Amino acid sequence: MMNSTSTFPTAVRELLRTNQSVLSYAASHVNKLDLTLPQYDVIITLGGTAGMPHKKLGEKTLITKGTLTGVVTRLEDKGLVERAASKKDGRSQILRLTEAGNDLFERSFPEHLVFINRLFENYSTEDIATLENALIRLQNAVATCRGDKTADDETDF
Amino acid sequence: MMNSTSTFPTAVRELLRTNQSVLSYAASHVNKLDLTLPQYDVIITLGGTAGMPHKKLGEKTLITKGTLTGVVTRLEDKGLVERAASKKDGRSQILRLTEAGNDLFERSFPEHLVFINRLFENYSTEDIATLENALIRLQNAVATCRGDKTADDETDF
DNA sequence: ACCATTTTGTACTAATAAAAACTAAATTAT
DNA sequence: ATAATTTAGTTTTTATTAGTACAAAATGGT
Repeated sequence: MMNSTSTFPTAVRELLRTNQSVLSYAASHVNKLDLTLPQYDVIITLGGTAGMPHKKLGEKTLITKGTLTGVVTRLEDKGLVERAASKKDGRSQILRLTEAGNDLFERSFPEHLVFINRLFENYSTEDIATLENALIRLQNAVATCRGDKTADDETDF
Repeated sequence: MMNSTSTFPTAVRELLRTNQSVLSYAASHVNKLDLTLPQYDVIITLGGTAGMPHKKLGEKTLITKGTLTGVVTRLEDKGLVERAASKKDGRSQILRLTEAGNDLFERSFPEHLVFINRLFENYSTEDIATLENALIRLQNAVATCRGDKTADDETDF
């Protein structure tokens, strides 16, 4: 029988709720670095790489290109990221960490990983697999319902 | 062994990705009504009720009070929601659907439910339980790591 | 009744977010 | 080569988001 107070199906509501919980947990740590979550996401995505263009960074961080411009500009203002014109493509800018950005990354990232992984302290390998599989299955269901071609689109990650 | 390209743990990244997928799927339907997702969330939460104050609406929709003021104002401008002073509490405003809001709700909601539930077409009851349990477990993990008192805070839903 | 505290909703700020319009550069077709 | 199309990034607009500060009303203790 349908729960009369549920608007969206329960599973969807729980998805939103879980997402909010986890993000706010992660943000509580990142905000101590005077960064927002999307900003830190950019830092750790660029960390350990030789840099990459906006497009690729957007794909990895799930940030739309329009939003990404602003996030990167703010990080540039903070002296953590720099833009360099691509030699291969005149339209493209290669983004990479400055020295200060790299320092921040190396100093904070291990601790950040520990902080996040604390969530999964009581998870067995199987438990994590169960969670990931449940999530991926729902993503596939969305793709199917949207009529996307297939799930195996190979964006070069 | 750790996947060197993963910044956040995979499970967290998949959570974000799934959340975005599902929200954008739901939005694709709602936007046809010239409403945003949070706006429609308010509509269907008020639908079928005699109205409720901001506080309760915020708890149900997971929208923070500051944001909710703006969302409700925009719905008021569209003539779908109205505010009425509470008789019990001088600080409180009771929010409820106007006649136009109720028409919209009754006309669109059944179809919306079908649209969302299409995601779970191939799910057994157990599959859904697995998904919900995995999500709730992660929420509890967040609560534990944040040092919240217990998980059984009884907000009267 | 009085005072301190809490609660409800609004106002304001900075940062996202998605979508559309736009510029410049690259690619393709002819 | 030239025109048409596509692609990368920026800009603009509207809305959401979290957080803080605030005013008015309610609550609790004395």
